[in-house]
Amino acid sequence: MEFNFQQDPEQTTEIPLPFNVDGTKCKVFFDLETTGLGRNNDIIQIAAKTNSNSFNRYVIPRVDIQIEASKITGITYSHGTNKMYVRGEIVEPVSLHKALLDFIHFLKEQNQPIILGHNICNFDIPIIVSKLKECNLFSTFCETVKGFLDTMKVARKCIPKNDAENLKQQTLVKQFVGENYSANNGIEDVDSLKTLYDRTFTSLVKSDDVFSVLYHNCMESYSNLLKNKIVSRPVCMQLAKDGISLKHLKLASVRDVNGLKFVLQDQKIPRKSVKSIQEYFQNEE
DNA sequence: ACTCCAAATTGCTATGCAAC
DNA sequence: GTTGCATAGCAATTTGGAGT
Repeated sequence: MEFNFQQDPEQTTEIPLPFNVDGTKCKVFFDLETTGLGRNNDIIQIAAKTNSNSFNRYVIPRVDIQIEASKITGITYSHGTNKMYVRGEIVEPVSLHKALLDFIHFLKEQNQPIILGHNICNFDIPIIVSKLKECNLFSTFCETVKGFLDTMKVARKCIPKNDAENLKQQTLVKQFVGENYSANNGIEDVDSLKTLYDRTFTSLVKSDDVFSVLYHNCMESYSNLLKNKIVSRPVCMQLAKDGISLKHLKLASVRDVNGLKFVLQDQKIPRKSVKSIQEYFQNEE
């Protein structure tokens, strides 16, 4: 029904309300382990943690785990024997579909949570979104989750240049929590990230740091504008962050200039950009 | 190994001012 | 009014670093 637009924001006929994260209290820290660094690699582990609960699923990959990834995650899998090991210990992996369903179920137990992770904006989120779409679970996921927050973006914004050696999760944990942890087991990763967040990030985070799960869909909708340099990347990001796609702007523009007012009022895009976007729509016809 | 973002650097244009 | 230079501002490009 109506919620189909979540699968493809270009299908919507409604201009979304300004993105609003009020009332979101629960946080789910999460981390993916994958077969490699590419965006098309398979998921081999989903780990997550809230204040009171933990989640962990190992996932059967369809492609081989790259050596570099195995070294880091300690996970190996043989298609021949169908067996998965984590540092020598045998584990029971499930199918991608089941792992995603279970994860959504875990998320549903929270009240419209935001999901948090380190560098997830450009790694974990694009990967899990593409897998969710593949399994036709993306719209359900969108209904379940309020948005996501990338702790690396917060760290870059809030931590002065010389206060941290670098922005790796492991370094930040060592520096601000004082713990050395064996990075790269999914569970330990979410554990240490939660500790880091609770100790030092809580007070730094603003609701402005939360992104819509439709962020990448929206950015994709702006690809033409970006390619033709009609509008700047930061402006697109600002809009996409709140789940506003090109289609939404077009609908607004078609109705009248006031349709874009809510965007302007919130100062999400400068007037100069609004003008160039409107000209773009006119030239399209 | 792959991909992406953002900071840093380089390159270019335009503007302002001084001298003629 | 014209020329030349210097600097500010913007655009394009390169580099570095983060995730498995």
